[in-house]
Amino acid sequence: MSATDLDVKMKILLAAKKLFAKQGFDGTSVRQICDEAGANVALVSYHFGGKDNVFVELFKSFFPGNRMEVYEPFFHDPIIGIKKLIEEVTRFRLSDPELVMIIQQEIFKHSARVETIQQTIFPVWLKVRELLEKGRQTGVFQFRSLDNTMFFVMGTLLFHKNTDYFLPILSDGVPTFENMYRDAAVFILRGLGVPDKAEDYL
Amino acid sequence: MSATDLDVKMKILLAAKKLFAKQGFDGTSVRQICDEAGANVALVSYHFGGKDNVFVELFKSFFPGNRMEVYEPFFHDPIIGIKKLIEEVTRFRLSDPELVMIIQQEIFKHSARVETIQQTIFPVWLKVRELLEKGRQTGVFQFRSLDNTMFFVMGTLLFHKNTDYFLPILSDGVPTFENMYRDAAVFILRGLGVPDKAEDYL
DNA sequence: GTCTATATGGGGATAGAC
DNA sequence: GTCTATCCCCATATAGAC
Repeated sequence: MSATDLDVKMKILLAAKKLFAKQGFDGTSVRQICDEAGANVALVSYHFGGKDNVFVELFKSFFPGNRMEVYEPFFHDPIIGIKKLIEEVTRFRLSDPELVMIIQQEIFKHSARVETIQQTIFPVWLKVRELLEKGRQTGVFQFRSLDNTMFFVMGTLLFHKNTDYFLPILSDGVPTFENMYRDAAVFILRGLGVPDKAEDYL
Repeated sequence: MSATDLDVKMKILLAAKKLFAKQGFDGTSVRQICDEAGANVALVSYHFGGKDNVFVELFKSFFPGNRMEVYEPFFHDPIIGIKKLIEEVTRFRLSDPELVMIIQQEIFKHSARVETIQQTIFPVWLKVRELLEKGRQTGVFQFRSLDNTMFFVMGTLLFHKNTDYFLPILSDGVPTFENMYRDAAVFILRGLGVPDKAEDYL
């Protein structure tokens, strides 16, 4: 793999990420991707073996959550653990909003292609679930349904869009990581019933 | 418009809703829709004038939030108002999960087609925003960023999927409306800093 | 209103020259 | 590795018979 090879592959990946985020996988053609990347149409097949594999490669290259072991030390305490996940998901969301858009668009679809990326993301959800359950058992979290609460937490973390489209509705400027993390942590920990002054835990 | 005309149009709409929810708009072909509906391929053009219009008609026919005036009496008090919105969005989500799936998949895309449906949904978001701001001013809600908090609330309400796909992760049975509404209201009101015993407000 | 047959375009992928 | 030209398929939409 030469240097220029890496460059072209990366250009295609970045173009695909941008367009998939805006238009969805099915709404984006290989020709569009290559136009955006300044590459020839044939190179998607040559370098990736097809459009589907570009999608898969996107997650292999840009999705960070694969090395969850790193965070294991944080996961012994439910509050510390949940905060760590909030921090990392928020960091990811702000560092690569396009990939988050793609996830939001594709995560709920039914297709063989999408299944593979769901497997990539489920570990994070399962960890949230595990920490919620542990917190409930030790009495620091208060909630009725584990299933619903897991969706509440993931929805709070993922359901965002701070761009041109929502400007007519929004009023803040571009959010900083610190503010986003703090806001999400406060909202979620409060929502989980962590007794008041959730801010103290930050 | 005869009775059988209504039937076929409705069959096509229902088939489109089902397939768009599973595969997305671009991932669904007119042929698939008509197969599912048991109708001839040409009838989409005949009755709707094209696939795009089927999408638009979907929201005209099935999206309930158009008559928001009905709920105005609830909107004078921020807590009552937010609870009403939680109730109605939850009711909508459970009564028509397919349309919610479609919204989740399309709301963040950029396209002329999608813009029209976003306009359909924004009024609800704006009402959430309005109530949050009023609640903050009167001191019943505690939060830093109005923008972020609006996304937290909408994310909590919309980000769900209780079907086959998530079964490996889920454990509860099919949720009842009462439970879903109660869980969401508790989580959100707590998250907004409504001082403890959020349950009392239900 | 419904169907068949077809027009027209765009999709992804590839053979083969460079 | 990259490009052009082309293949084949499937998409939407419609003309015209019934």
